[in-house]
Amino acid sequence: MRSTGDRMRTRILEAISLLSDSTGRPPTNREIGDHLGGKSTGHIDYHLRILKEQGKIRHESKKSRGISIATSLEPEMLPLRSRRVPVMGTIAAGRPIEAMLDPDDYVTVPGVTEDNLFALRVRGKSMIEDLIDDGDIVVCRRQSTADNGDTVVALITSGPSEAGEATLKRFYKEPSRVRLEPRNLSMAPIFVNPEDLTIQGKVVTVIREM
Amino acid sequence: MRSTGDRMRTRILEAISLLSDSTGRPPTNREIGDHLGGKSTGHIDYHLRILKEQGKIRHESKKSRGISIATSLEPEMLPLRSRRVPVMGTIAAGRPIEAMLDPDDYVTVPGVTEDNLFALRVRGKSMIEDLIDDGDIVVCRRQSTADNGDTVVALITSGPSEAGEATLKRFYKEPSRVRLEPRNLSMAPIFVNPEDLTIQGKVVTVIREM
DNA sequence: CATGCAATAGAACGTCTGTCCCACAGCGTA
DNA sequence: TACGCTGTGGGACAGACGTTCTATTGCATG
Repeated sequence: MRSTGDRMRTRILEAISLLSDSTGRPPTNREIGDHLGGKSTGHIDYHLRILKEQGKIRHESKKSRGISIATSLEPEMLPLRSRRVPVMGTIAAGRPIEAMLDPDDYVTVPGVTEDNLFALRVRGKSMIEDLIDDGDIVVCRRQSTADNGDTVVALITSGPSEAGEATLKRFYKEPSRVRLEPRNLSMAPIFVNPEDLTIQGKVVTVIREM
Repeated sequence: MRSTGDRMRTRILEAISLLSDSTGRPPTNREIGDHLGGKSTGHIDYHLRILKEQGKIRHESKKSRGISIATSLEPEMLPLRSRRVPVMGTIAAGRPIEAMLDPDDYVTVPGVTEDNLFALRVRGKSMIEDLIDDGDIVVCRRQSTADNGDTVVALITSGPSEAGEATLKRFYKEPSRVRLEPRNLSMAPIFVNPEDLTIQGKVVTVIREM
Protein backbone atom coordinates (compact mmCIF):
# COMPACT_ATOMS: atom_id res chain seq x y z
CA MET A 1 0.00 0.00 0.00
CA ARG A 2 1.31 3.34 -0.98
CA SER A 3 0.73 5.83 1.84
CA THR A 4 0.20 9.55 1.52
CA GLY A 5 3.66 9.99 2.98
CA ASP A 6 5.20 7.94 0.21
CA ARG A 7 3.51 10.15 -2.33
CA MET A 8 4.79 13.24 -0.58
CA ARG A 9 8.29 11.78 -0.48
CA THR A 10 8.08 11.06 -4.20
CA ARG A 11 7.15 14.67 -4.79
CA ILE A 12 10.03 15.79 -2.60
CA LEU A 13 12.46 13.66 -4.59
CA GLU A 14 11.13 15.17 -7.79
CA ALA A 15 11.43 18.65 -6.33
CA ILE A 16 15.05 18.04 -5.33
CA SER A 17 15.83 16.82 -8.81
CA LEU A 18 14.02 19.67 -10.52
CA LEU A 19 15.38 22.43 -8.30
CA SER A 20 18.91 21.04 -8.41
CA ASP A 21 18.82 21.00 -12.17
CA SER A 22 17.38 24.46 -12.56
CA THR A 23 19.62 26.25 -10.05
CA GLY A 24 22.81 24.21 -10.18
CA ARG A 25 22.75 23.46 -6.48
CA PRO A 26 20.61 21.40 -4.14
CA PRO A 27 17.61 23.23 -2.68
CA THR A 28 17.12 24.22 0.94
CA ASN A 29 14.33 22.77 3.02
CA ARG A 30 12.41 26.00 2.57
CA GLU A 31 12.85 25.99 -1.19
CA ILE A 32 11.46 22.46 -1.34
CA GLY A 33 8.54 23.44 0.88
CA ASP A 34 7.74 26.49 -1.20
CA HIS A 35 7.92 24.48 -4.41
CA LEU A 36 5.44 21.99 -2.96
CA GLY A 37 2.98 24.70 -2.01
CA GLY A 38 4.10 26.15 1.28
CA LYS A 39 5.06 23.17 3.37
CA SER A 40 6.87 23.93 6.62
CA THR A 41 10.57 23.36 6.99
CA GLY A 42 10.02 20.95 9.83
CA HIS A 43 7.73 18.93 7.64
CA ILE A 44 10.33 18.68 4.89
CA ASP A 45 13.00 17.77 7.43
CA TYR A 46 10.77 14.97 8.71
CA HIS A 47 10.47 13.42 5.25
CA LEU A 48 14.14 13.97 4.41
CA ARG A 49 15.04 11.96 7.48
CA ILE A 50 12.90 9.06 6.24
CA LEU A 51 14.28 9.35 2.71
CA LYS A 52 17.77 9.12 4.12
CA GLU A 53 16.86 6.01 6.11
CA GLN A 54 15.48 4.52 2.91
CA GLY A 55 18.74 5.25 1.16
CA LYS A 56 17.04 7.41 -1.42
CA ILE A 57 19.14 10.48 -0.69
CA ARG A 58 22.46 11.45 0.79
CA HIS A 59 22.11 13.99 3.56
CA GLU A 60 25.02 15.88 5.06
CA SER A 61 23.93 16.93 8.50
CA LYS A 62 23.79 20.62 9.41
CA LYS A 63 25.25 21.69 6.10
CA SER A 64 23.23 24.11 4.01
CA ARG A 65 21.93 22.47 0.84
CA GLY A 66 23.49 19.23 2.02
CA ILE A 67 21.16 16.90 0.18
CA SER A 68 21.64 14.98 -3.02
CA ILE A 69 19.74 12.18 -4.66
CA ALA A 70 21.46 8.83 -4.32
CA THR A 71 22.76 7.90 -7.73
CA SER A 72 20.89 4.93 -9.04
CA LEU A 73 22.62 2.42 -11.22
CA GLU A 74 21.67 3.33 -14.71
CA PRO A 75 22.68 1.20 -17.66
CA GLU A 76 25.35 2.90 -19.65
CA MET A 77 23.73 4.45 -22.63
CA LEU A 78 25.05 3.46 -25.99
CA PRO A 79 26.76 6.04 -28.10
CA LEU A 80 24.37 7.46 -30.60
CA ARG A 81 24.88 8.93 -33.96
CA SER A 82 24.22 12.56 -33.35
CA ARG A 83 25.59 15.88 -34.39
CA ARG A 84 25.71 19.17 -32.64
CA VAL A 85 24.54 21.90 -34.89
CA PRO A 86 24.95 25.65 -34.57
CA VAL A 87 21.86 27.79 -34.19
CA MET A 88 22.74 30.52 -36.62
CA GLY A 89 20.07 33.03 -35.71
CA THR A 90 16.40 33.58 -36.24
CA ILE A 91 14.28 33.46 -39.32
CA ALA A 92 10.82 34.69 -40.14
CA ALA A 93 8.70 35.33 -43.14
CA GLY A 94 10.07 38.42 -44.82
CA ARG A 95 12.99 38.90 -42.51
CA PRO A 96 16.65 38.26 -43.10
CA ILE A 97 18.54 35.71 -41.10
CA GLU A 98 20.27 37.52 -38.32
CA ALA A 99 23.77 36.92 -37.07
CA MET A 100 24.43 34.30 -39.68
CA LEU A 101 28.12 34.24 -38.88
CA ASP A 102 27.93 33.99 -35.15
CA PRO A 103 26.18 30.94 -33.81
CA ASP A 104 24.71 31.74 -30.44
CA ASP A 105 23.72 28.26 -29.43
CA TYR A 106 23.93 24.66 -30.40
CA VAL A 107 21.35 21.93 -30.56
CA THR A 108 22.12 18.26 -30.63
CA VAL A 109 20.26 16.45 -33.34
CA PRO A 110 19.70 12.76 -32.99
CA GLY A 111 20.21 10.19 -35.67
CA VAL A 112 22.23 12.17 -38.15
CA THR A 113 25.79 11.87 -39.23
CA GLU A 114 25.90 14.76 -41.59
CA ASP A 115 28.14 17.70 -41.16
CA ASN A 116 26.31 20.17 -43.30
CA LEU A 117 23.55 21.02 -40.90
CA PHE A 118 22.58 24.27 -39.28
CA ALA A 119 19.66 25.41 -37.19
CA LEU A 120 17.49 28.48 -36.97
CA ARG A 121 15.07 29.71 -34.41
CA VAL A 122 11.74 30.51 -36.01
CA ARG A 123 10.04 33.80 -35.42
CA GLY A 124 6.40 34.23 -36.27
CA LYS A 125 3.61 31.90 -37.22
CA SER A 126 4.00 31.81 -40.97
CA MET A 127 4.37 28.01 -40.96
CA ILE A 128 1.81 27.28 -38.30
CA GLU A 129 -0.19 24.90 -40.47
CA ASP A 130 2.91 22.77 -40.87
CA LEU A 131 3.02 22.70 -37.08
CA ILE A 132 6.06 24.94 -36.91
CA ASP A 133 5.43 27.53 -34.23
CA ASP A 134 6.97 30.77 -33.11
CA GLY A 135 10.08 29.94 -31.11
CA ASP A 136 10.66 26.49 -32.59
CA ILE A 137 14.09 25.49 -33.79
CA VAL A 138 14.36 24.13 -37.30
CA VAL A 139 17.37 22.03 -38.20
CA CYS A 140 18.28 22.32 -41.86
CA ARG A 141 20.51 20.43 -44.25
CA ARG A 142 22.59 22.78 -46.33
CA GLN A 143 21.59 22.32 -49.97
CA SER A 144 21.05 24.56 -52.96
CA THR A 145 18.18 22.72 -54.61
CA ALA A 146 14.86 21.51 -53.37
CA ASP A 147 12.02 19.24 -54.37
CA ASN A 148 8.43 20.26 -54.62
CA GLY A 149 6.85 20.48 -51.21
CA ASP A 150 10.10 20.76 -49.27
CA THR A 151 10.21 23.24 -46.45
CA VAL A 152 13.20 25.40 -47.25
CA VAL A 153 15.20 28.35 -46.06
CA ALA A 154 15.21 30.55 -49.14
CA LEU A 155 17.21 33.69 -49.77
CA ILE A 156 15.65 36.08 -52.24
CA THR A 157 18.50 37.87 -53.96
CA SER A 158 16.49 40.42 -55.87
CA GLY A 159 12.93 41.46 -56.42
CA PRO A 160 10.46 44.17 -55.55
CA SER A 161 10.16 43.91 -51.80
CA GLU A 162 11.83 40.95 -50.30
CA ALA A 163 15.30 41.44 -51.73
CA GLY A 164 18.13 40.14 -49.61
CA GLU A 165 15.81 38.46 -47.22
CA ALA A 166 15.63 34.88 -46.10
CA THR A 167 12.36 33.18 -45.39
CA LEU A 168 11.08 29.84 -44.27
CA LYS A 169 8.63 28.56 -46.88
CA ARG A 170 7.32 25.57 -48.74
CA PHE A 171 9.00 25.25 -52.14
CA TYR A 172 7.06 24.61 -55.36
CA LYS A 173 8.52 24.79 -58.85
CA GLU A 174 6.19 26.21 -61.50
CA PRO A 175 6.86 26.35 -65.26
CA SER A 176 8.50 29.76 -65.26
CA ARG A 177 8.78 30.70 -61.66
CA VAL A 178 9.04 29.39 -58.15
CA ARG A 179 6.21 29.63 -55.67
CA LEU A 180 7.23 30.08 -52.02
CA GLU A 181 4.25 29.29 -49.92
CA PRO A 182 3.77 30.07 -46.27
CA ARG A 183 1.59 27.75 -44.25
CA ASN A 184 -0.70 30.30 -42.75
CA LEU A 185 -4.13 31.07 -44.13
CA SER A 186 -3.62 34.77 -43.64
CA MET A 187 -0.49 34.88 -45.75
CA ALA A 188 -0.18 34.72 -49.51
CA PRO A 189 2.48 32.87 -51.45
CA ILE A 190 5.20 34.86 -53.14
CA PHE A 191 6.52 34.22 -56.62
CA VAL A 192 10.10 34.71 -57.70
CA ASN A 193 12.24 34.01 -60.71
CA PRO A 194 14.47 31.01 -60.19
CA GLU A 195 17.53 33.16 -60.75
CA ASP A 196 16.51 35.51 -57.95
CA LEU A 197 16.38 32.70 -55.47
CA THR A 198 19.04 30.91 -53.48
CA ILE A 199 18.03 27.86 -51.54
CA GLN A 200 20.07 27.69 -48.41
CA GLY A 201 18.79 24.50 -46.92
CA LYS A 202 15.93 22.19 -46.26
CA VAL A 203 14.27 21.58 -42.93
CA VAL A 204 14.91 18.07 -41.62
CA THR A 205 13.97 18.33 -37.95
CA VAL A 206 11.80 20.55 -35.79
CA ILE A 207 12.53 20.95 -32.09
CA ARG A 208 10.23 22.71 -29.66
CA GLU A 209 11.02 23.31 -26.01
CA MET A 210 7.92 23.86 -23.91
CA MET B 1 50.83 41.13 -16.88
CA ARG B 2 49.36 38.52 -14.64
CA SER B 3 48.94 39.96 -11.17
CA THR B 4 48.96 38.08 -7.89
CA GLY B 5 45.23 38.69 -7.75
CA ASP B 6 44.75 36.91 -11.05
CA ARG B 7 46.63 33.92 -9.72
CA MET B 8 44.49 33.92 -6.60
CA ARG B 9 41.34 34.15 -8.71
CA THR B 10 42.51 31.21 -10.80
CA ARG B 11 43.02 29.22 -7.62
CA ILE B 12 39.54 30.25 -6.48
CA LEU B 13 38.02 29.08 -9.76
CA GLU B 14 39.83 25.77 -9.41
CA ALA B 15 38.62 25.47 -5.84
CA ILE B 16 35.02 26.11 -6.87
CA SER B 17 35.28 23.47 -9.55
CA LEU B 18 36.98 20.95 -7.28
CA LEU B 19 34.71 21.45 -4.31
CA SER B 20 31.58 21.45 -6.47
CA ASP B 21 32.56 18.14 -8.00
CA SER B 22 33.48 16.47 -4.73
CA THR B 23 30.46 17.57 -2.71
CA GLY B 24 27.78 17.92 -5.36
CA ARG B 25 27.09 21.51 -4.51
CA PRO B 26 28.89 24.83 -4.83
CA PRO B 27 31.11 25.76 -1.88
CA THR B 28 30.56 28.57 0.58
CA ASN B 29 32.96 31.48 0.86
CA ARG B 30 34.42 29.94 4.01
CA GLU B 31 34.88 26.55 2.37
CA ILE B 32 36.82 28.18 -0.45
CA GLY B 33 38.92 30.12 2.03
CA ASP B 34 39.70 27.03 4.09
CA HIS B 35 40.62 25.06 0.99
CA LEU B 36 43.05 27.81 0.00
CA GLY B 37 44.75 27.81 3.37
CA GLY B 38 42.63 29.88 5.69
CA LYS B 39 41.69 32.93 3.69
CA SER B 40 39.08 35.20 5.22
CA THR B 41 35.51 35.30 3.94
CA GLY B 42 35.81 38.95 3.10
CA HIS B 43 38.85 38.20 1.02
CA ILE B 44 37.03 35.51 -0.95
CA ASP B 45 34.03 37.79 -1.36
CA TYR B 46 36.32 40.48 -2.79
CA HIS B 47 37.66 38.14 -5.49
CA LEU B 48 34.25 36.63 -6.24
CA ARG B 49 33.00 40.12 -6.98
CA ILE B 50 35.81 40.62 -9.50
CA LEU B 51 35.26 37.20 -11.04
CA LYS B 52 31.61 38.05 -11.53
CA GLU B 53 32.51 41.34 -13.21
CA GLN B 54 34.83 39.38 -15.50
CA GLY B 55 31.98 37.05 -16.38
CA LYS B 56 33.89 34.03 -15.12
CA ILE B 57 31.23 32.98 -12.65
CA ARG B 58 27.54 33.36 -12.05
CA HIS B 59 26.78 34.69 -8.62
CA GLU B 60 23.33 34.71 -7.10
CA SER B 61 23.34 37.45 -4.54
CA LYS B 62 22.65 36.63 -0.90
CA LYS B 63 21.89 32.99 -1.66
CA SER B 64 23.92 30.39 0.15
CA ARG B 65 26.23 28.54 -2.24
CA GLY B 66 24.97 30.77 -5.01
CA ILE B 67 28.05 30.56 -7.18
CA SER B 68 28.66 28.54 -10.29
CA ILE B 69 31.28 28.70 -12.97
CA ALA B 70 29.95 30.44 -16.06
CA THR B 71 29.35 27.96 -18.84
CA SER B 72 31.68 28.87 -21.60
CA LEU B 73 30.22 29.33 -25.03
CA GLU B 74 32.89 27.14 -26.52
CA PRO B 75 31.44 24.26 -28.47
CA GLU B 76 33.39 21.72 -26.45
CA MET B 77 31.46 22.61 -23.37
CA LEU B 78 28.01 22.28 -24.85
CA PRO B 79 27.69 18.51 -25.08
CA LEU B 80 27.51 18.61 -21.29
CA ARG B 81 24.23 20.39 -21.60
CA SER B 82 22.42 17.68 -23.45
CA ARG B 83 21.11 14.32 -22.42
CA ARG B 84 20.34 11.22 -24.30
CA VAL B 85 16.94 9.94 -23.40
CA PRO B 86 15.37 6.56 -24.02
CA VAL B 87 12.36 6.36 -26.32
CA MET B 88 10.20 4.05 -24.26
CA GLY B 89 7.55 3.28 -26.84
CA THR B 90 4.56 4.89 -28.40
CA ILE B 91 1.60 6.66 -26.91
CA ALA B 92 -1.79 7.64 -28.24
CA ALA B 93 -5.13 8.73 -26.99
CA GLY B 94 -6.77 5.69 -25.47
CA ARG B 95 -3.88 3.34 -25.98
CA PRO B 96 -1.42 2.02 -23.47
CA ILE B 97 2.23 2.80 -23.64
CA GLU B 98 3.90 -0.07 -25.40
CA ALA B 99 7.25 -1.56 -24.59
CA MET B 100 7.60 0.64 -21.56
CA LEU B 101 10.45 -1.41 -20.21
CA ASP B 102 12.49 -1.78 -23.32
CA PRO B 103 13.75 1.44 -24.85
CA ASP B 104 14.07 0.91 -28.57
CA ASP B 105 15.78 4.13 -29.44
CA TYR B 106 17.38 7.18 -27.97
CA VAL B 107 17.05 10.83 -28.76
CA THR B 108 19.49 13.49 -27.70
CA VAL B 109 17.78 16.44 -26.12
CA PRO B 110 19.53 19.77 -26.11
CA GLY B 111 19.70 22.16 -23.21
CA VAL B 112 18.77 19.83 -20.40
CA THR B 113 20.85 18.48 -17.59
CA GLU B 114 18.22 16.39 -15.96
CA ASP B 115 18.44 12.68 -15.51
CA ASN B 116 14.81 11.85 -15.10
CA LEU B 117 13.69 12.18 -18.68
CA PHE B 118 12.11 9.73 -21.06
CA ALA B 119 10.65 10.00 -24.51
CA LEU B 120 7.64 8.61 -26.34
CA ARG B 121 6.71 8.47 -29.97
CA VAL B 122 3.25 9.89 -30.48
CA ARG B 123 0.66 8.00 -32.45
CA GLY B 124 -2.44 9.76 -33.67
CA LYS B 125 -3.50 13.34 -33.95
CA SER B 126 -5.15 13.88 -30.59
CA MET B 127 -2.84 16.78 -29.76
CA ILE B 128 -2.74 18.30 -33.21
CA GLU B 129 -3.91 21.72 -32.04
CA ASP B 130 -0.93 21.87 -29.72
CA LEU B 131 1.18 21.24 -32.78
CA ILE B 132 2.05 17.71 -31.74
CA ASP B 133 1.63 15.46 -34.74
CA ASP B 134 1.46 11.77 -35.45
CA GLY B 135 5.02 10.44 -35.35
CA ASP B 136 6.48 13.22 -33.23
CA ILE B 137 8.66 12.37 -30.27
CA VAL B 138 7.73 13.95 -26.95
CA VAL B 139 10.41 14.20 -24.29
CA CYS B 140 8.96 14.08 -20.79
CA ARG B 141 10.21 14.83 -17.34
CA ARG B 142 9.24 12.13 -14.90
CA GLN B 143 6.95 13.65 -12.28
CA SER B 144 3.85 12.59 -10.44
CA THR B 145 2.00 15.89 -10.25
CA ALA B 146 1.09 18.50 -12.80
CA ASP B 147 -0.09 22.07 -12.98
CA ASN B 148 -3.15 23.19 -14.87
CA GLY B 149 -2.50 23.32 -18.57
CA ASP B 150 0.51 21.02 -18.54
CA THR B 151 0.72 18.46 -21.29
CA VAL B 152 1.13 15.20 -19.43
CA VAL B 153 1.48 11.48 -19.91
CA ALA B 154 -1.33 10.17 -17.73
CA LEU B 155 -2.02 6.60 -16.76
CA ILE B 156 -5.66 5.88 -15.93
CA THR B 157 -5.61 3.09 -13.37
CA SER B 158 -9.33 2.36 -13.23
CA GLY B 159 -12.56 3.47 -14.83
CA PRO B 160 -15.15 2.40 -17.35
CA SER B 161 -13.25 2.15 -20.58
CA GLU B 162 -9.79 3.57 -20.36
CA ALA B 163 -8.52 1.44 -17.51
CA GLY B 164 -4.84 0.70 -17.59
CA GLU B 165 -4.24 3.00 -20.46
CA ALA B 166 -1.83 5.87 -20.84
CA THR B 167 -2.69 8.94 -22.81
CA LEU B 168 -1.13 12.19 -23.82
CA LYS B 169 -3.42 14.99 -22.70
CA ARG B 170 -3.64 18.47 -21.31
CA PHE B 171 -4.14 18.37 -17.55
CA TYR B 172 -6.75 20.47 -15.73
CA LYS B 173 -7.71 20.10 -12.09
CA GLU B 174 -11.40 20.62 -11.35
CA PRO B 175 -13.03 20.75 -7.90
CA SER B 176 -13.74 17.04 -7.61
CA ARG B 177 -12.20 15.53 -10.68
CA VAL B 178 -9.47 15.92 -13.25
CA ARG B 179 -10.16 16.87 -16.83
CA LEU B 180 -7.86 15.34 -19.42
CA GLU B 181 -8.28 17.27 -22.58
CA PRO B 182 -7.13 16.29 -26.02
CA ARG B 183 -6.26 19.05 -28.42
CA ASN B 184 -8.33 17.94 -31.31
CA LEU B 185 -11.75 19.39 -32.09
CA SER B 186 -13.15 15.99 -32.90
CA MET B 187 -12.27 14.54 -29.52
CA ALA B 188 -13.95 15.12 -26.19
CA PRO B 189 -12.18 15.53 -22.86
CA ILE B 190 -12.36 12.68 -20.39
CA PHE B 191 -12.96 13.06 -16.69
CA VAL B 192 -11.42 10.88 -14.02
CA ASN B 193 -11.23 10.78 -10.26
CA PRO B 194 -7.84 11.96 -9.02
CA GLU B 195 -7.27 8.60 -7.35
CA ASP B 196 -7.76 6.78 -10.63
CA LEU B 197 -5.01 8.78 -12.25
CA THR B 198 -1.25 8.48 -12.17
CA ILE B 199 0.73 11.24 -13.78
CA GLN B 200 3.84 9.75 -15.32
CA GLY B 201 5.49 12.83 -16.68
CA LYS B 202 5.19 16.20 -18.30
CA VAL B 203 6.15 17.05 -21.85
CA VAL B 204 9.14 19.37 -22.02
CA THR B 205 10.32 19.05 -25.61
CA VAL B 206 8.80 18.02 -28.93
CA ILE B 207 10.98 16.67 -31.72
CA ARG B 208 9.79 16.04 -35.27
CA GLU B 209 11.88 14.49 -37.98
CA MET B 210 10.62 15.36 -41.43
C1' DC C 1 -13.84 4.41 22.88
C1' DA C 2 -8.87 4.72 23.66
C1' DT C 3 -4.39 4.32 21.95
C1' DG C 4 -0.83 5.00 18.89
C1' DC C 5 1.23 6.36 14.74
C1' DA C 6 1.88 9.03 10.40
C1' DA C 7 1.51 13.46 8.51
C1' DT C 8 1.46 18.19 8.91
C1' DA C 9 1.99 23.35 10.62
C1' DG C 10 4.27 26.69 13.27
C1' DA C 11 7.57 28.67 16.00
C1' DA C 12 11.91 28.98 18.38
C1' DC C 13 16.84 28.54 18.45
C1' DG C 14 21.55 28.21 17.35
C1' DT C 15 24.59 27.93 13.69
C1' DC C 16 25.91 28.93 8.95
C1' DT C 17 26.49 32.16 5.31
C1' DG C 18 27.10 36.32 2.53
C1' DT C 19 28.01 40.99 2.90
C1' DC C 20 29.93 45.01 4.67
C1' DC C 21 33.29 47.72 7.09
C1' DC C 22 37.78 48.81 8.82
C1' DA C 23 42.74 48.28 9.01
C1' DC C 24 47.06 47.52 6.93
C1' DA C 25 50.81 46.28 3.75
C1' DG C 26 52.98 46.52 -0.79
C1' DC C 27 53.66 48.87 -4.93
C1' DG C 28 53.72 52.13 -8.53
C1' DT C 29 53.34 57.02 -9.56
C1' DA C 30 52.45 62.05 -9.45
C1' DT D 1 56.57 62.13 0.31
C1' DA D 2 51.82 61.50 -0.45
C1' DC D 3 48.36 59.29 -2.93
C1' DG D 4 45.74 55.68 -4.94
C1' DC D 5 45.06 50.99 -6.18
C1' DT D 6 45.29 46.00 -5.25
C1' DG D 7 45.55 42.32 -2.18
C1' DT D 8 44.89 40.55 2.43
C1' DG D 9 43.00 39.69 7.27
C1' DG D 10 39.57 40.22 10.92
C1' DG D 11 35.31 41.08 12.75
C1' DA D 12 30.39 42.45 13.02
C1' DC D 13 25.79 41.65 11.59
C1' DA D 14 21.44 40.46 9.38
C1' DG D 15 19.28 37.03 7.18
C1' DA D 16 19.35 32.17 5.61
C1' DC D 17 19.33 27.61 7.09
C1' DG D 18 18.80 23.04 9.51
C1' DT D 19 17.09 21.17 13.59
C1' DT D 20 14.08 20.54 17.35
C1' DC D 21 9.93 20.98 19.89
C1' DT D 22 4.99 21.43 20.44
C1' DA D 23 0.45 20.89 18.82
C1' DT D 24 -3.17 19.19 15.84
C1' DT D 25 -5.58 16.18 12.67
C1' DG D 26 -6.89 11.89 10.74
C1' DC D 27 -6.77 7.12 10.51
C1' DA D 28 -5.98 2.81 11.66
C1' DT D 29 -6.33 -1.00 15.34
C1' DG D 30 -7.15 -3.09 19.70
